[in-house]
Amino acid sequence: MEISNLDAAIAATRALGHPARMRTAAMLRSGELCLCQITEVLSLAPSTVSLHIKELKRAGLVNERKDGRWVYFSLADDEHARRWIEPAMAAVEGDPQLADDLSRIAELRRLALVDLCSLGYEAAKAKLEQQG
Amino acid sequence: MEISNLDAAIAATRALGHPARMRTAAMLRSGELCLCQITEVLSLAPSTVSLHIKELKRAGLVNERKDGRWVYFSLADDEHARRWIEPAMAAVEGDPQLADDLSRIAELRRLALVDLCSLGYEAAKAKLEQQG
DNA sequence: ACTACATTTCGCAATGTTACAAAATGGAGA
DNA sequence: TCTCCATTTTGTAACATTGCGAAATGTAGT
Repeated sequence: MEISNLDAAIAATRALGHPARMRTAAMLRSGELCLCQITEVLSLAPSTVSLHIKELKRAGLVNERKDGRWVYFSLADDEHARRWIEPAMAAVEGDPQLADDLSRIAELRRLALVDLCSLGYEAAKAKLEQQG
Repeated sequence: MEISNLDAAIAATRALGHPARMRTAAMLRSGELCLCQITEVLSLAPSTVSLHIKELKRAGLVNERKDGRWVYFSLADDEHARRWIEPAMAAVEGDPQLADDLSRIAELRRLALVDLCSLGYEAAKAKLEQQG
């Protein structure tokens, strides 16, 4: 089953053509993330975010790395992926929504995944501050 | 009513994320075209093609130039449009479907618009050959 | 084996997209 | 003014996407 250049290009543009997925791609530029981190920033149900990421993977823009219970997603780095991700990221450079997302991600990275995923952001943050 | 970088990027990627619209953009690289020429190549209803082009215009990727009864469409050439069209065209370089479209467009350009639009390709071609 | 839990898949409702035909729009020429 | 006709808009049906909650999957630790 061959995938033509046209089909691959359509898949990539469609994948980026949704705010949740464009924002996800932008977040992943800062490094790999697991589902619950992305879910927290997007404020969507985990099942919904999982489907969005599936679409990004299907388009060849995102890779996954499984580590026990967690799955870490990262931007693909081959020619096809770079061809689409670079102009997209250049185009959204400086967008306030994405800047917010990135600073949110920076906060989230300071929290233990096991707390963030199961307790949610507020509780995980409280726990971190309590423990020093 | 401001349009953010994110919204503009989503509009552009969504616009290119459909075969009819990606093919239209590729055809327009060879120069401006009117609706009936694009319709002939895509084999879709004129009303459908009109909507696809409207989407490309809305995304800022295509301009129009009215000349009497006809409307000529062309690729936009500003920073926003080039940012999306160039990688897209590089990505689909060499795709057989698009190569077919381009050679079809080259044929169509030899026909009088008034014949192609009202009579269709076969009849317009017959008329051209008859007249020399 | 059992429990806990991050992620995925499934079922379903709401919404958006895509296609066509038919009617409306508007410019060109009689 | 009247007709012709390229294009656009409208109405509508089929289909795809997006979202959620609930159930399923699979791994870690007890």
